[in-house]
Amino acid sequence: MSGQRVDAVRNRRRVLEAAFDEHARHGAALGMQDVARRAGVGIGTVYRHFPSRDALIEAIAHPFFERGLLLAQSVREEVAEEDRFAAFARGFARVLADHGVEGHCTWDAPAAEPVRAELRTLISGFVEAGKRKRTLRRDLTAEDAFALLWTIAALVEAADEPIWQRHLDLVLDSLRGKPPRNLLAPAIDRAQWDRFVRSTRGSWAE
Amino acid sequence: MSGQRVDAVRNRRRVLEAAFDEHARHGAALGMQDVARRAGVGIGTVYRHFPSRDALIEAIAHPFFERGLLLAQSVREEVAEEDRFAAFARGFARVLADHGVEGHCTWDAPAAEPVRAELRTLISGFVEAGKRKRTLRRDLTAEDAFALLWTIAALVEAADEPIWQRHLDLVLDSLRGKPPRNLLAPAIDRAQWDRFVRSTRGSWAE
Amino acid sequence: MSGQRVDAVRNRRRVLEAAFDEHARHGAALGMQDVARRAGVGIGTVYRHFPSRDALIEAIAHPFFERGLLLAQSVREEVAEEDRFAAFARGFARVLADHGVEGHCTWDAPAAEPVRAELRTLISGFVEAGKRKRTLRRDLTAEDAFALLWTIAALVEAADEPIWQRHLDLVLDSLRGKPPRNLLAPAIDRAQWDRFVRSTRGSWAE
Amino acid sequence: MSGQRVDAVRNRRRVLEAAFDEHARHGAALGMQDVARRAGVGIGTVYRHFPSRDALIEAIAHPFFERGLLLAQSVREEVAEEDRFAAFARGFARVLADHGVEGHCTWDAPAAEPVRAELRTLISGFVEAGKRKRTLRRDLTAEDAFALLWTIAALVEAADEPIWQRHLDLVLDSLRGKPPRNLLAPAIDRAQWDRFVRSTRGSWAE
DNA sequence: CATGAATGAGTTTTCATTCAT
DNA sequence: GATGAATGAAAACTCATTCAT
Repeated sequence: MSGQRVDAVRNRRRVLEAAFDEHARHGAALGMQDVARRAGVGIGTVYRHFPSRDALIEAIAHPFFERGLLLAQSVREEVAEEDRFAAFARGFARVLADHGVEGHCTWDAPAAEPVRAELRTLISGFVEAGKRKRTLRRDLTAEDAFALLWTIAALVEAADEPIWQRHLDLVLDSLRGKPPRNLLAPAIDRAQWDRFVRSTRGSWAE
Repeated sequence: MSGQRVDAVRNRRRVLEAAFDEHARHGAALGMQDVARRAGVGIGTVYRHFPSRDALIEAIAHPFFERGLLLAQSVREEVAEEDRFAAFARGFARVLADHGVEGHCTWDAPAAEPVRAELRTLISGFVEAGKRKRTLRRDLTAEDAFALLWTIAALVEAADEPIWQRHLDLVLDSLRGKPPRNLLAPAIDRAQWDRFVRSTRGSWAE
Repeated sequence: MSGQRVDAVRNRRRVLEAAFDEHARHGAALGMQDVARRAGVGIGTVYRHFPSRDALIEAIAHPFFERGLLLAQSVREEVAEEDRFAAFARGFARVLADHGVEGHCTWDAPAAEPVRAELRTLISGFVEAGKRKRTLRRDLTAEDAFALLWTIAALVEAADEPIWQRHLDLVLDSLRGKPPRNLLAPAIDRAQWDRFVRSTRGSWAE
Repeated sequence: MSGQRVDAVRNRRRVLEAAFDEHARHGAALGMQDVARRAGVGIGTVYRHFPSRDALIEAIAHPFFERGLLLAQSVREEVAEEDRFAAFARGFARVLADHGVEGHCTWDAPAAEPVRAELRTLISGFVEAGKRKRTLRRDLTAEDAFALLWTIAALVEAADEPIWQRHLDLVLDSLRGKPPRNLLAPAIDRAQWDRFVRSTRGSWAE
């Protein structure tokens, strides 16, 4: 009986990992059959653990929020007030990239409400701290920061790391409301950008 | 003979409008049957005017590029060098918003290559001019500008006008690389932002 | 009024010719739209002259019978009794090949009953004459001859001329019921045959 | 686990049988929906067992080749050299008739290449043996034999047994290149032939 | 619990036929 | 009479979901 439990738990994890991979590859259009195959289980097993496609996708999104929250907490613990927002933004992009998940789609998963509320509080704190320390423009609001994170998420999902790193550098530096500093990330050249544009084509011409 | 043409033209417009709406609602995954139903015509009529799903989507995307190009040209004619990039970015957002189209999806329609090439040249010119006139950070590259426009497009598609207007104001002002000026667009309040997050839910939980 | 008649008659012929070509190319699966396009008329015009697809195909088959009958009559007039059957069989194959028509399909067009009856009588006569003159086996019946013509039709439709010419030579010579004479048509080599088999593939794997 | 297999196997057979019937009735133009309906299963089940229309048709054709090969092999083992070709031709017609399949359509199924190659070798052997033993005209080539079998296949598909039996008798006897022997199969009478012609009508006027 | 066969509504696309102009 | 736009019933195929074993 508890032996079976062990199997069930292991299967659940397998399915979730497989769903994760498939989601990274095919986005929200992932196929249940494909998930089952990749997990090495029957499709019935997928449905036992996640009663519908949507439930599965929500489950995929969940750890993303956890890591986001963890990130925010560790930023609060370990980063000086003046750098918290930038640190979080960079870490957030990294989480998104590592997840390979359609971030701004899962960002709003219904089940994530509590986590999201806490995240919001933390991020608001980062913004306030930055403004106090004059490392963020004084007129920046928490909502401005959210919108910014949202656009960054969209870019991270779609583009390769050099592109979003550069964008992040540029935008974060600009938001200081002071004369530019040297940007660390190298500029994107024309070929890189073209490759990106071409790569997005698949999304609808498939 | 030309009498029926009138009907055909009207039907074509109906189909295109319906496709437009469906595209706004369901993105590139729009259904041909749905388009036909919304247009109030048989599915055969949809196929008469647009021989395939891709052709229809391309037709949706096309006017967007035309307007984008027109915009860029008129910006070059009528706006002072120092303000061209900002003017274009604002106009671009407006075009996107008016279209109600998944801009960063159709941005790369195969048929749009020539238009896109010309747009690129024009925008590059705006960036150079802005840098020369010191209304854009000196380290800003054309590719930085493209990435920025890309993220703006993503936001415009998804969010209501107050949100993207504010974001635009903030980012464009910040990119000057100088101390902040007063932003014209009002800050977004918490309720507005929450409404936005909630609204995006549909995109995948549908 | 009679001016229009002229137009109508010309259109009818055009449609029929187009239908003919299309039938040669695509067999009984010809498309009405294609016929109209090839004829250079609207599809409505096709339907004015032939009220349905089947009616059109029947109309295609008709001249085939006429030519078949003409052939049989001229064979009776101009060929010595002992050679009539062979002459007809060869001419029949030629008509079929020239028509490029699915002969054993149109062979039985409902409208062709009277023509077919007359043909039957003529062919029966050829068989009788051949047997009398000892150029056909004595036990050959009219029905045997029909069956033979049927199989020849099937081969002519499907295979290239060298193949059916050879087959015709071989079978007609054999039917004499006497020791073989030299066959005029060259033997088919392996490559030719393979090409034929490969070509038939399209019929169902299309 | 293996319990369901029983059902699956039964369903597979049902589908195959239904496909068989439909193929006999409508040829290679059989409809998947019709097959499903006749089999009493959902269309998904048809696709589970045969992933495409072509796969299904190939599955129909396959046993035909197996039986053809088996036949050729047993002919080689058990029939005297002088009679092998005739024996094979008769057996081949029987296989075709039993299958009720469009033989000269499936004859060239892509998957059957190896089987076909072996068949070709065997049949060539029969022809050579027949010529050596003077039971086949000396000028008969393997390709002649193939063409002959092809025409026989066409007739067997279309006509009733008495008709093709008689045709077979007649042609095989004639191919000996010697004076006729008594044919075993009875001659076809006019009524039988007319019935055949009428029956073929459906093929295109359907 | 796990399995995977079965289901059938839904997708895109084609094409014979009708009918308003 | 001629036109060709409109129609919608198929067709082949997919895939989320159910359920018997």
